[in-house]
Amino acid sequence: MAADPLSRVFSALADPTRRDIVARLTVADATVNELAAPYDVTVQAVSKHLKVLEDAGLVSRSREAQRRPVHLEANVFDLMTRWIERYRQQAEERYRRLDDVLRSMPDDAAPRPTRQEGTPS
Amino acid sequence: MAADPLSRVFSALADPTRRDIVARLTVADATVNELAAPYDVTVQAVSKHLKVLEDAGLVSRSREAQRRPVHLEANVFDLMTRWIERYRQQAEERYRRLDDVLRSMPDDAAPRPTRQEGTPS
DNA sequence: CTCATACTCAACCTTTCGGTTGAAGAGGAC
DNA sequence: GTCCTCTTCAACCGAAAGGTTGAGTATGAG
Repeated sequence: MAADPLSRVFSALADPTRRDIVARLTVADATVNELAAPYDVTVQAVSKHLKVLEDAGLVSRSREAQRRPVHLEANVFDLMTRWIERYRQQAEERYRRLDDVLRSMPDDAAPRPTRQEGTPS
Repeated sequence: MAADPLSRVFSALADPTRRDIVARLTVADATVNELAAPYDVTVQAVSKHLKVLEDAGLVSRSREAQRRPVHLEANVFDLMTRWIERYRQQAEERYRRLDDVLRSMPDDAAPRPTRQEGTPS
């Protein structure tokens, strides 16, 4: 487990069961047994899933008698959101620029750009 | 490769090299060779990464002589953004509710809620 | 103390992942 | 045609993922 934080978050959410667990935790905290109930895998498997979510910082676990209530840490979503938004905006910006270029081009100019069309220094 | 779309997107982005490729593609389209240059892995490995990104719908490839320009499909980000935002908002909503409950509680009331504290019908 | 409950650890198995090398396909260049 | 370039396909390899069973730990209930 030496991956960077962003990789951990993304790969934690790459599993449908784990995403479902996250979804259910937005409603309320829950114990491992409660979380495991709906799935047809063993409790141990779910316990492993929770460890993955915990290592990614998406979830925290406290102690309460024998139970280990699992709690969603929604703030980690920010990391992803920031990453996604950054590139989405850049991509949109790029389309806008490309659009301008195309618009300001004489109709017969060869439209064969594939490399770099950024502001040329 | 039978995973659902969301899983494919998340696991495609769970790899740092692939995220870097996506980042570079926001600047401009690029060929496989160009994309492979900065990394110290073989071109074949990068070709595989591109296949993963393509299967996730994050990238498309056209044909242009022997070259296969790779193009970022930014709209797929929306799928993720929607998923994340949904749960983040629900989570925040939940904290707000919990806050209200705590605030409206007499100081000596036992603060031991772990299960369900939603509006009781 | 004994027993039951909630959970985790350890060992194992099978499949997937990320990488390699080597060969093959697809198109210009000559 | 022959060659050279860009890219993918195929077979293989080691490591990690996701699952299992079985034993061990922690805590409350009797």
